[in-house]
Amino acid sequence: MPELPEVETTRRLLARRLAGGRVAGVSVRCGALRTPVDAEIAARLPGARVLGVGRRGKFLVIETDRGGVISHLGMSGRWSFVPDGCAPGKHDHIDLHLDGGELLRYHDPRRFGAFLWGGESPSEHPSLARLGPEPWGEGGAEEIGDHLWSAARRRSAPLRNLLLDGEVVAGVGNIYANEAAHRAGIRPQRSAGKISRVRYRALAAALEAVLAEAIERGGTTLRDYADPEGNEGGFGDRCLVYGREGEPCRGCGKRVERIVLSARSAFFCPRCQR
DNA sequence: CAACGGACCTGCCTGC
DNA sequence: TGCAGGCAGGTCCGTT
Repeated sequence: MPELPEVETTRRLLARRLAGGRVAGVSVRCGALRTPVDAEIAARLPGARVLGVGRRGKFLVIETDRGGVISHLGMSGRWSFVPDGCAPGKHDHIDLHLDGGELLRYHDPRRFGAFLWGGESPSEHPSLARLGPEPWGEGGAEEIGDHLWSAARRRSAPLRNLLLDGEVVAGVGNIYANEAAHRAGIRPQRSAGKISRVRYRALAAALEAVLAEAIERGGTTLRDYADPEGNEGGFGDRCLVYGREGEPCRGCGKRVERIVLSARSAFFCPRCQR
């Protein structure tokens, strides 16, 4: 489900409502996420004051005066603010009891998410330490474009796969990888190592633009994503290729095609993308 | 190294 | 109506 824009939308709401408050308690009803919920969390988090909420790629980092907690939403994870006493439903695995008497509840049907203790320096946690740069840097699209181009040397895998590799660039998932390739006029199946530096710069600019627009609209809801206040993302109808197999390209009218790369769908317009 | 398939889970949609 | 099969926003591991 959630890629960078959905995670960033979640981060902003969590930051707004958690910062400065305390976590009074933690209830873990089902700790069997993709990696088991860290026991350290229930031991250390109660009583902690929240300093802020950060994000690295698709990972959220709740920073407290006792250390950081890392949350990943996997494919179907979601945090929601609910009133205290609200009965947990199916797949409501974790509750954080907030000092204002509210609950922050984690729901995740597929249980591909993660909830990990990040300690004093969460950025050194194994799940964050090896992540590539965020898709935009201080040097702008040119710098990220050059970085992608360097990372692509001697790589024959499809461009779409390069973009999904979190060690190359953090936070890009299947929707936005496909959308960025479309905007840049590059086919997702093109061998990453055979694309010019100039085209990588255009791709990086497209990536930055599509992510910024998606964040502005609160992300994309394909089926079940919602932010912590229950709002769905509004970017879905801005997608130009993702999920649009057989529908006309909004640029040229040619039918959008779907292919499978490494067992995951990729979408492109055969006329606009080469 | 890089690339690929499979594993981890549940739910929803389609077609028979 | 039921059931099988395919598909889904993401990582991580083992094998070639």
